[in-house]
Amino acid sequence: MPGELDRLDIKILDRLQIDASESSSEIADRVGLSQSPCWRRMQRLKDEGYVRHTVAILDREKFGESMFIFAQLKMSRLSDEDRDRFVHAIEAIPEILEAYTLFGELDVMLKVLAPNIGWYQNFTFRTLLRLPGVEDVRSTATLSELKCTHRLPLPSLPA
Amino acid sequence: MPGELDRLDIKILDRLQIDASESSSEIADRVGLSQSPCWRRMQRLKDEGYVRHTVAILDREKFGESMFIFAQLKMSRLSDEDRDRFVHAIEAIPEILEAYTLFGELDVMLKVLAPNIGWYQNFTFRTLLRLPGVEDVRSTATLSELKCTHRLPLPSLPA
DNA sequence: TATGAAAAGATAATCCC
DNA sequence: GGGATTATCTTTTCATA
Repeated sequence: MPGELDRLDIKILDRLQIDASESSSEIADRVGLSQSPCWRRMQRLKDEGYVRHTVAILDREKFGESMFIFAQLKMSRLSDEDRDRFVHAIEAIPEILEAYTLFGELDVMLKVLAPNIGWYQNFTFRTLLRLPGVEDVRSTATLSELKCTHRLPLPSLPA
Repeated sequence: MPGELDRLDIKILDRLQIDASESSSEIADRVGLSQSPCWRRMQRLKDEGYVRHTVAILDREKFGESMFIFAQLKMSRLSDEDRDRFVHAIEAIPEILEAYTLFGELDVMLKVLAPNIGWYQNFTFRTLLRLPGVEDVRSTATLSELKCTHRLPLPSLPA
């Protein structure tokens, strides 16, 4: 609901998703406000949930080799209870960074961070295929990262 | 290279990727240090590039309906120059949040944030298929998000 | 070399206009 | 929303082990 946001709010949010370590006065300068109203807006935007959290993005290459692998899962029909078990299991596996339900033939897409292909092979057989309801796994391994941002395209409000 | 990191560094990095808005004294408490050595470690970890940046993660549901779509591209053989043009084009499109080169039959995986399917259909024909070298696009639309984190699994160092 | 205490500086948070 | 003030946190310095 961007109906409650004006252009200054949008600018502030965009600054925050580019660099959340800037001070409220720096952001105030950039968006054309003075420190206290800018700080009040930042506070309100956090309180109202526009900002989910503030995190450090680490350089994964610093921790040795690793690769993202996209895994598409074919699922059997699940009871609500099994579906919950499945979601909780995914939550508990730190190498699964993202999970989405899908349109179409396959049912779930996972983004997995694997140290190497050997690790992933074990992971497929010993973890993924043992999750509740998982019938089949189709995997796509990545070679290199061309782009990776967390900056959402924000609405550019009219006058 | 985690060889230069001890367990305290790892704990600090993990706290930062969970919540980078905590003060150095809060983090110091959590990892069992006093404020200034903890601050110095945080500083060093940033200087040495373990922290790429600090960002606010926004709640995309607050900005109206949107969906992630994974697009797999089949590319023609590209000259180095065309490859650069392709990468720069991707950089400049804000709705493309991530891009990876792939093993296997298809060549590139994109993660696209689309307001709706209609927008994505236009985007496919008017943008993706006109990028340098793109011959074919195979798309997988997501229905809902089961998990989304940016927390990397960090090595748990032995004694 | 690393730590902790403490001072100096910057920023966040509140008040009043 | 802006300006000024106070509270809090960051950053530097210094003494210590």
